[in-house]
Amino acid sequence: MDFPQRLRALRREARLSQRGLADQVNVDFTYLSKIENGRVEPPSETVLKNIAGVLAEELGLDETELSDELITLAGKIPSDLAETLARNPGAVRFLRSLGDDVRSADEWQKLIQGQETE
Amino acid sequence: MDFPQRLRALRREARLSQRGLADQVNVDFTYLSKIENGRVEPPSETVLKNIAGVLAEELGLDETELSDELITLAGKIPSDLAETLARNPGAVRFLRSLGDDVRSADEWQKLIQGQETE
DNA sequence: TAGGGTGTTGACTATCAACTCAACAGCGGC
DNA sequence: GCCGCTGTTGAGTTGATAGTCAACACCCTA
Repeated sequence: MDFPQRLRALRREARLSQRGLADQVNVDFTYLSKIENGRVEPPSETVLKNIAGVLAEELGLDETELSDELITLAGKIPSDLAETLARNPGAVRFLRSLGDDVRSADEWQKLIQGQETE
Repeated sequence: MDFPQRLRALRREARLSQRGLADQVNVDFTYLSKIENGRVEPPSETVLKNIAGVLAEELGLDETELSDELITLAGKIPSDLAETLARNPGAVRFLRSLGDDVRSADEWQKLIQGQETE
């Protein structure tokens, strides 16, 4: 599922019109339309976070998780994570050591566990 | 050491004038001057990579490492890593699980090792 | 058949990042 | 004292990003 599709699906699930959502997010509703139709790039992180905020509330989801999902779907990196990375040169080396194969959720989960028990 | 200082230090170590480096990197030398004086933001990743290429060659350093160092010092994320992240939702969760404390090189090294033995 | 609510589109705009260009100033020889 | 090399600065350019605004079309229903 790409970003436009996912956004539209979530918005409909929340039973919001484009105008309804756009108003709460402080953008023009025609902009949402273009986004959902892939006519323009996904919006800025600010707008993405606002959207995640409204939709998470409306759907009873975790805001951070939804925000992360939308932001990465949009092909961006949450800016707070980006900062963490920039301040952790080791993290960059670590990520490089992984190669660019896509890992399964399970594999990542293991890494997280390994991390936590330390 | 911040980005402007580091760049100037490296350039001098390589015994290059601003014009000398700028020429090889295809930017105007006055731009380098502004960068080294912090008058403007660090340059684009493209330019950063070119700079790293020239300086690594000149100084006998590993190009990828120098590139990563400069890019992160510049407060950015190497775009290939960014893509890897965007394609690995799990990686984002993993990074979040780390919190934003800065880890030592050692700790990261352990993680890398743990990873490799799997 | 009119009117509110829905979504789509094209044209336009404002802001910003990433630079270039012209000008000038200091310093070391020779 | 001027020439060649160094670096600094202010003003301007260019292309991309992130939107807005006006107009229109499709329902549904009263």
